[in-house]
Amino acid sequence: MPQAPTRLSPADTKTRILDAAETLFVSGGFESMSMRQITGAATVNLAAVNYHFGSKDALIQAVLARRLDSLSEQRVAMLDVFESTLGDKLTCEHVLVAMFLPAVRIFRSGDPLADRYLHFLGRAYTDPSSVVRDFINTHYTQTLGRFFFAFQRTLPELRREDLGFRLHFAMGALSGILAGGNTQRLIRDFTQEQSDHEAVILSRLTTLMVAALKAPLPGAAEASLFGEMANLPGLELIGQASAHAAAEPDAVLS
Amino acid sequence: MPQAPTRLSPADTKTRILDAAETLFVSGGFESMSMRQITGAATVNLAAVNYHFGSKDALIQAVLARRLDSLSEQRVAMLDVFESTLGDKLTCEHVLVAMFLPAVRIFRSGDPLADRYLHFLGRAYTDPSSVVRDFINTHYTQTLGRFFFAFQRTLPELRREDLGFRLHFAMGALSGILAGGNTQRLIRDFTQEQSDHEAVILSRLTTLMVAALKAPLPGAAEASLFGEMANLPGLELIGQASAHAAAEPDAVLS
DNA sequence: GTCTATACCACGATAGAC
DNA sequence: GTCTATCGTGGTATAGAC
Repeated sequence: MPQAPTRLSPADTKTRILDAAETLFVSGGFESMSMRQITGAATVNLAAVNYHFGSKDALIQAVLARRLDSLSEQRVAMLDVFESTLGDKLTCEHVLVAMFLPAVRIFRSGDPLADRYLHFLGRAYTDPSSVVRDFINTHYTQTLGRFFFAFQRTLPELRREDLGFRLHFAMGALSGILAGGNTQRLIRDFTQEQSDHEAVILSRLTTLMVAALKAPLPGAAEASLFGEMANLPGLELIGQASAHAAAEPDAVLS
Repeated sequence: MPQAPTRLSPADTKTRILDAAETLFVSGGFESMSMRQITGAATVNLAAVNYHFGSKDALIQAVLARRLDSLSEQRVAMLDVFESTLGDKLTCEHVLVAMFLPAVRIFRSGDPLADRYLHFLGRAYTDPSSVVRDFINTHYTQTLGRFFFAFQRTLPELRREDLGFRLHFAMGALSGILAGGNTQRLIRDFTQEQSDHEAVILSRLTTLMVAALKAPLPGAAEASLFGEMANLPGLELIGQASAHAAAEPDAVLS
């Protein structure tokens, strides 16, 4: 708790840096945001980042922790409430809601930055930088474990490996959707749909996710259907027809 | 068609650069791969990239086009075969197979680089760099449009906007899963499952995706269920309990 | 046409003055 | 706590060798 700030409401240098870094991280990812952009937007000196955080890597970790730590806590707390209140009546819908609702709730608070917050989550879970990935992996193993066992309880008919895959699916789908300014705009062009509030999106998302998690395991019928499709006459030529690029030997890869 | 190469089998300087850039792109994303890394791995001069491609941006676009153009062609070609062969008997499973099979097929060719290829697709669809995103968006609008209308045909009960969202979901889920070295390792730790061949992963993926796409629209029952969960006693305190970070005003964001 | 050497400005990081 | 100067490395541009 610092006291006697140099000016009236400069909102704390550290916080200003965090905010500016978060904005730039959302729009371009970790590697493309520069210290000079950050410190410029925050109207602080270039060296301030290194003084307050130590390095650009440490800064992004602080940015991630500020949002994700509390989110992680809320997710686990919500799961705790569901489990202790409902006992054996816990369903996989509840577990999914515990995963998604803490993010959706930001909207109900009326925060105008809510859209950006979800976008931030998507970026955090998909950024290719090893700094970001390692942080996510090391800091949220516990949370993921809690949800894994909760899903296992509500979906006992799934084998461990199928459950693992479907949880991976759920996380990947969520990340991909949140991260995707990619397809979002494109799809809107086809549907001529005006931009949904993302809270609506997340509630629709839960429906799809439940359907996927509860899907029957692919039996013999589905497997053979898949095989039949793959062997439909006419398909075998497709690979060769445009193989000019795909068939390259790719020799030099170390 | 170049002739009389300077040396016997230097595999073409241009191709060597493309291969090296692709490898580095898969492991770290666009922004973190440096020209000096690329040219070093390809054993060419630093300036060769600028000579053959013009810039780092143009290089990554060439890398993307080399793989994605033929993939896009194969996807559309496969959809054409399904539509002309099956007519009205076309199902949404077929459309999904047309989307995924061209990627899965790489495995059947026995290419040892198949795993890396799928990883590459994931990176391409999730990389935060605006260069990569813009390329994906501008070059594959047509393909996406073809699949949109095919889905619309096989799922006539869905409204345009629901279909748009679900297609967005399908793309996002696929991207997130392919890109995710994130959760993949973590999940494996819980399941103690050995690394699956990614072809198996994609066949399992189709099952989940079909379930999600065919999911019944959230009716009044589901909506109220969702509402009930959100208002369970005990939940309303969760946001406040750890609001120290989440409730910040976030004033400086431009 | 193809490749090389080298010079250029922006980047992250750090030491030291204030 | 804050700022300036500086170092090594990033992408880029170009002049000249083959």
